[in-house]
Amino acid sequence: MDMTWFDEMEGRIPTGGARTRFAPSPTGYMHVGNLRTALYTWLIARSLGGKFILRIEDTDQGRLVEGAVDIIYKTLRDCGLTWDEGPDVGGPVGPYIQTQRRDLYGRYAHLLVEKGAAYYCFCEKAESEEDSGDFGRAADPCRDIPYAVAKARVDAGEPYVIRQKIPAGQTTFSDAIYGDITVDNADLDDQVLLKRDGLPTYNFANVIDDHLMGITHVVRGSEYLSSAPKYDLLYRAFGWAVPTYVHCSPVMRDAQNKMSKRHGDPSYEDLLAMGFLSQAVVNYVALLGWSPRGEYAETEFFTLEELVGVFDLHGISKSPAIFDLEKLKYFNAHYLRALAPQAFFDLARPYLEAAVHAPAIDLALVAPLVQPRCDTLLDIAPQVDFFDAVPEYDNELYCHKKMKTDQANSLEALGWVIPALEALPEWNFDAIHDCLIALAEAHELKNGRIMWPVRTALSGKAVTPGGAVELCHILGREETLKRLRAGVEHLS
RNA sequence: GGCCCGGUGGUCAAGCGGUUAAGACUCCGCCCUUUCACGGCGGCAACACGGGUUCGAGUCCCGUCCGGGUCACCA
Repeated sequence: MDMTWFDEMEGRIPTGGARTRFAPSPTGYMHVGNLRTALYTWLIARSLGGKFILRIEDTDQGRLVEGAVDIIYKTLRDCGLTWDEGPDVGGPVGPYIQTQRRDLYGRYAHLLVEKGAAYYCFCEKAESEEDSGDFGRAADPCRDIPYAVAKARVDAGEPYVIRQKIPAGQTTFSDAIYGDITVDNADLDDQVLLKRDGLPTYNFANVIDDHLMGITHVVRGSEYLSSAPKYDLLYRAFGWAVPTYVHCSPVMRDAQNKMSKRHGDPSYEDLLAMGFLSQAVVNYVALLGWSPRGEYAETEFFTLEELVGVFDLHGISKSPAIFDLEKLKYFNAHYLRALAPQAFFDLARPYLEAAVHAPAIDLALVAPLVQPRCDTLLDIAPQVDFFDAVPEYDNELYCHKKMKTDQANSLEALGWVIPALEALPEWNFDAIHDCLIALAEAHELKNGRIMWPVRTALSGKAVTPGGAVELCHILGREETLKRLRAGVEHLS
């Protein structure tokens, strides 16, 4: 075999700093678990001053989904997970799409056969589940076909797959999270490396690509923990340096099931549609399975940049974590509140416009009222529905024990308020506020005795964003007086 | 079933042989207050179980139980 290609490939491998890769399969949406893996992978690279590479693993042609790669780009960009090399930006070790690297895998697979660490297998592809055609545990008869004989059959055009030849003995590999793990090689099977169609299996393509791309930290889900020893054997058979493995436990929907689209669990895109902010999702997800050590052990709010500074892969947890929407809401509420008023207004505007149609309402005045009262952007609409029209309500609403209000004294209070507000020279927050407070003082009453009936008549709701003064101000004098009079009517 | 991994409040989690076993979410109470929310204060609530090792064990060892992963020409 002409080996100049090998030297050429090996010669291109980057050396130096840390290099990590996120290698999703383009299936159409981003799982929360995937996003977390991407985040940790990115964080390892950035915290070490290294490179983050994006590679698309599309060897399963049957599962390709149109537009899926764009969703990956968008999600990563949204979250701030910038990549240094990838299909769109290129890089020194491309191409970054597996199907475009097809012949590479074949060459390495054949090389492995020559090295005696793999063999050609001519067994029929099994049709049924039971007869998988997979002998495993070194029982495949093809394993012992002399190389020259097998090679002749291959050259003659006979269909084949290439299988890894697991040696006898034990294999110990090391994982940054789980430590050293030793397995008996008898428990490992001669997995297929190159499929009948010439494409590599995931396990093989991964090893080849990670090596050729100079990946130093292989970050992936813990479901690959059991195939890690086979990876190790592959690296060793090629004589390559073994990367640092970082296996991450899964994100669960409950104690026994992973989060999954199939169970109706939200993907990243779904969370955005549910009114969550990507910074909140990133912050929450970062802490779902990882925690900072030392002086930051009690800190929970981190920007991406701050995470880069404190991230340490040793803080990654071994056990699975259950995704808790309530806690995500807490983070989201925090980020929503932390927004500058204008920034919040920009975000909230579409939701406000969809809920409030009365042209006289200044949404810029409504926004700051709902800002501290939202867990998600979807919480806006139900709070502001009364601006368009007062809903049906019961006079019981006027009765509030703590405010010491009942229907009779509410009617009385509204009777005082209406002329006072009619006479107000200026219609602004302070003027309205002082006017109503003065009214309470004049009658030697608690503020609530005046405020509660007013707010009730204006909104018809027990709970509103903002109190009586805010509502008067936003509704405007005309609408305020109209609703107040309607309240009097309602109570009479 | 074999092999591998895991197991601290309902949830996320500190803890690395000696702590009154942190903190956060949720829930409850109180304060603030023109409702609610925000904010502040306080409270409920945990080392799966059994054996060792040790002066001393959530922390180390063994077993049990429970949970997960994996055993594809999917990734």
